[in-house]
Amino acid sequence: MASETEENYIKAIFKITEKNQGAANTNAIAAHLSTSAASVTDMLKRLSSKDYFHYEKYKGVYLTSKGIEMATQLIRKHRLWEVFLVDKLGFSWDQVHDIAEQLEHVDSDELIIKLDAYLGHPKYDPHGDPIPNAEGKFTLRNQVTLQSLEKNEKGTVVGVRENDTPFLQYLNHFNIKLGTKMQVLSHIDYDHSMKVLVDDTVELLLSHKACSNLFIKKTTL
Amino acid sequence: MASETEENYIKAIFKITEKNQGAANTNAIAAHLSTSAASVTDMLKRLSSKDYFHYEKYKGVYLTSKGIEMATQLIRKHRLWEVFLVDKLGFSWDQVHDIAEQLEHVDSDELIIKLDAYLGHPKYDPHGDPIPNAEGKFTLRNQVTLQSLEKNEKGTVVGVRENDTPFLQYLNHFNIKLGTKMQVLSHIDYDHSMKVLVDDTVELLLSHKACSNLFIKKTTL
DNA sequence: AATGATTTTTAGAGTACCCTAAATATTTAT
DNA sequence: ATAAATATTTAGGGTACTCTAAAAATCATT
Ligand SMILES: [Mn+2]
Ligand SMILES: [Mn+2]
Ligand SMILES: [Mn+2]
Ligand SMILES: [Mn+2]
Repeated sequence: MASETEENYIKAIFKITEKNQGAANTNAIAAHLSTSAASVTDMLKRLSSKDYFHYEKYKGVYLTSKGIEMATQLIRKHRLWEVFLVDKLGFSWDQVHDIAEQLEHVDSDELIIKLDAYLGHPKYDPHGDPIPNAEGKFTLRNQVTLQSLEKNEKGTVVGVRENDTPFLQYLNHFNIKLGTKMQVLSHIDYDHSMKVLVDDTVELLLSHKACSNLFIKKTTL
Repeated sequence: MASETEENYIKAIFKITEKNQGAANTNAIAAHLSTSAASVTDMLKRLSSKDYFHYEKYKGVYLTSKGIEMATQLIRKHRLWEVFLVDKLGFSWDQVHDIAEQLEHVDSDELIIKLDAYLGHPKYDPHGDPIPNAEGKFTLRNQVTLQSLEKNEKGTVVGVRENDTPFLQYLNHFNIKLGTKMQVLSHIDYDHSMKVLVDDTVELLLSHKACSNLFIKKTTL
């Protein structure tokens, strides 16, 4: 069985390669895990016998299918636990990540099977991220950033790009959550901020940063 | 924060001193944690600066109030998770211990507060063991072993002394669980086994070993 | 009180993971 | 193409936890 540390390395490599399209390099892994580059090199060398990834000196690392399988199952567990924490225990979406980081390492196949059933086989987590099924398949969705919508276009919030606490709390403050309706009133050229109509009632001015991090499913009329 | 290993040591010391009335000795701790006596001595020496327990060479170890507090909270977490696994996820009582051993180390006060509320503030776990409340108080109960009942006395199963899988599965096999009604039909002198009437319907012959490990709340007529 | 059995500690060493500082390889800018 | 900047690896070492074998202390028996 893989140690918690090993699991965190594999997951980090998966997330970095997913975002970067290409091998995960040492510094990126170090940053992701808040550790030193030297520790990463050390770990990659020790782990490379275990067939989770291909590692070539100075060229970074990418996962084998065994590594992808492991990362996917960890993400599945992480997101299922987040659903549990929000839907059943009543946490808000900005409070669950760190707890799920711990829960995802609990080792029991039966536990995840039963948890998944108990939650009703959810397809998305509280941040709108897809939950891979037991076979590792993600349910993808048509989504675009709020920023990319044209004037007068409408849609519904279905996810957030980054789920860091400050951003989620910023959204809480404006009462924006998954399912919130959005209509673009105007783009402000000066700073790329946007005027939007929220839930058909409230007019808001949202920054470029916020609009680029909000995922919307367009309403097609 | 205490490491998972440290937590397991403190919990082991608590359980041993609770059972033995007196200091926990090295071999007992080693047996409880499936490790070597040498490792235990080493660990006790390293940990003794942290004020969880008093350690005197060759004389064993006993917890300080800080150590007792920590052990109690771990037991609280363990037992609450067991209730969750049985009541919500549908595990049977012989399947939950190992999973709860992992879950008890997840670190979040808010999580336990919310889990406890979600479960309805249970007082007992699936094995009939009392769950300490947030202040560490156990709800004790009048209970005796089935073995100690006299002929014709009646009662209800409220707990098991040891909750090892084989014993629990043995009880499953006879359909004996918490709440099962028991009436003593006779004590067999030869091997101290007992004839009992289960749930007013089934007659069973139970071994001395089983009867000494079943806790009963007597029905007072 | 002495002897033997048992328990505990010490000695010495190994693995997993982490660090800083220095060396080296790679990339970028001139 | 060379120099400078950046990324990565190596060198050397540290902590937490583990082990076996041997030494020492305690306990039990006579
Ligand atoms: Mn998360
Ligand atoms: Mn999430
Ligand atoms: Mn248990
Ligand atoms: Mn229990």
